[in-house]
Amino acid sequence: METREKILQAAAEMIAEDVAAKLSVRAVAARAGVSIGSLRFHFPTQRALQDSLLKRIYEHLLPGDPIRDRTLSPRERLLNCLRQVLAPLGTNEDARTAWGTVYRSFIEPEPTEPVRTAYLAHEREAERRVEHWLTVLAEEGALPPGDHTRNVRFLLTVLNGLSVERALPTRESVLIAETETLNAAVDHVLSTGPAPSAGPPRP
Amino acid sequence: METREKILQAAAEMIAEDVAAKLSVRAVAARAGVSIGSLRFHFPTQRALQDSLLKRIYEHLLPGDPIRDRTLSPRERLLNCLRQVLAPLGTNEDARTAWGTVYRSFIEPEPTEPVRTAYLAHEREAERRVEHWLTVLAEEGALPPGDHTRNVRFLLTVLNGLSVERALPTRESVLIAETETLNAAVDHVLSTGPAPSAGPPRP
DNA sequence: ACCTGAACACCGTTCAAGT
DNA sequence: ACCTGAACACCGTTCAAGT
Repeated sequence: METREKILQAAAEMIAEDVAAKLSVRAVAARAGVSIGSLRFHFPTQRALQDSLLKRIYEHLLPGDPIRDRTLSPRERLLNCLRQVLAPLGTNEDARTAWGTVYRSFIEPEPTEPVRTAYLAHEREAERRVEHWLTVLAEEGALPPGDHTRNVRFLLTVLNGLSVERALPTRESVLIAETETLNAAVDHVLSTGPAPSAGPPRP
Repeated sequence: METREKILQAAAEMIAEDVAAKLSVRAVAARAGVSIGSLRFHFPTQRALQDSLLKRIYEHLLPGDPIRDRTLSPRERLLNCLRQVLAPLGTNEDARTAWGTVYRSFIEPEPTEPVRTAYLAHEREAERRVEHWLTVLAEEGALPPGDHTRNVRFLLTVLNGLSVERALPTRESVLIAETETLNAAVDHVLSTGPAPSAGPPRP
């Protein structure tokens, strides 16, 4: 097996065994049976290794990319992409168990370093996905080019809010409220460009 | 000045100078002119130091009941109101236990009728609060009068997203990301109608 | 081109010892 | 009670040297 593959394989195993596994250079290199330097040759930074791994995992469990479907308007496409994030959550029953996993993995335990980095890896991958959508739409001129991080964070927060609301007890029509909120979020993103980030408030 | 105070002051300065400053034990201790051990005595972990700092910053920028304070622009007032919802959640530790309660009360158990009505009571109270703010602002002409339920739902979803993100493991810059997202949400709500009031430019 | 591992400059935390 | 700083066990990255 190729060295690069051995490394990714070893890292994947470690994550499979424990979501919060540390994935340090030395640990992964040892498990893969390669040297530190060799790992660095294939993955110039630890970040690069983690990104490659996460990308592979996510590619595996959700293909298809409605963002480039030119038969739909940009706002419809972005809407569909956001829906595609919420869809696998299912409705109440499934959403409840899904949030159970999230709660026990990342909220209940103390946010120790391994827990934290495990969660941040997921978060980064989610950001990467949303960023991809916005970049594609920006290429088409549907929204101004530049730094989208502000809008990415905004959309992810809305998605977090909607997904937790799926798990909470609902009134009759979640679907309508959800659609309206998604519409509002998409409207906002498509009607505003990237903006310079605000400076920190001073204590 | 007290040692604890010197440390917080030094950390605050470093963040003010550079949002992405590292805040390592040695860097903060050196800047504060205290020893590593002393810093550790007052802040048992680096995490504890960062949380104390964040808490202080939030306390500083939270005034009293803000919706009718005519000295501020409508958008600043709405922003402050939303912050006032998030503030009592506290950072990670408190937010985690708070979400623990929510999870065990309303997500983990089957959504039987008593569970459901108990949750909906909370939800209705939250809606009532947000609706009040929007009504006051509508009276001033800052946004069109009429039915605000769409905007209320939108804002509550954003608040849900932000509050769950407080309970999840965080990056360093929660405060900035949160502020930007709140800004985006408020922008959206206030731009859904005419009557743009001339307030000071936003940061 | 690929691989090695020692070395470097960091990190957060611990702890015996001081006042 | 508060403070000190050396020591410990890590970390990611670099790099001269090998094949």
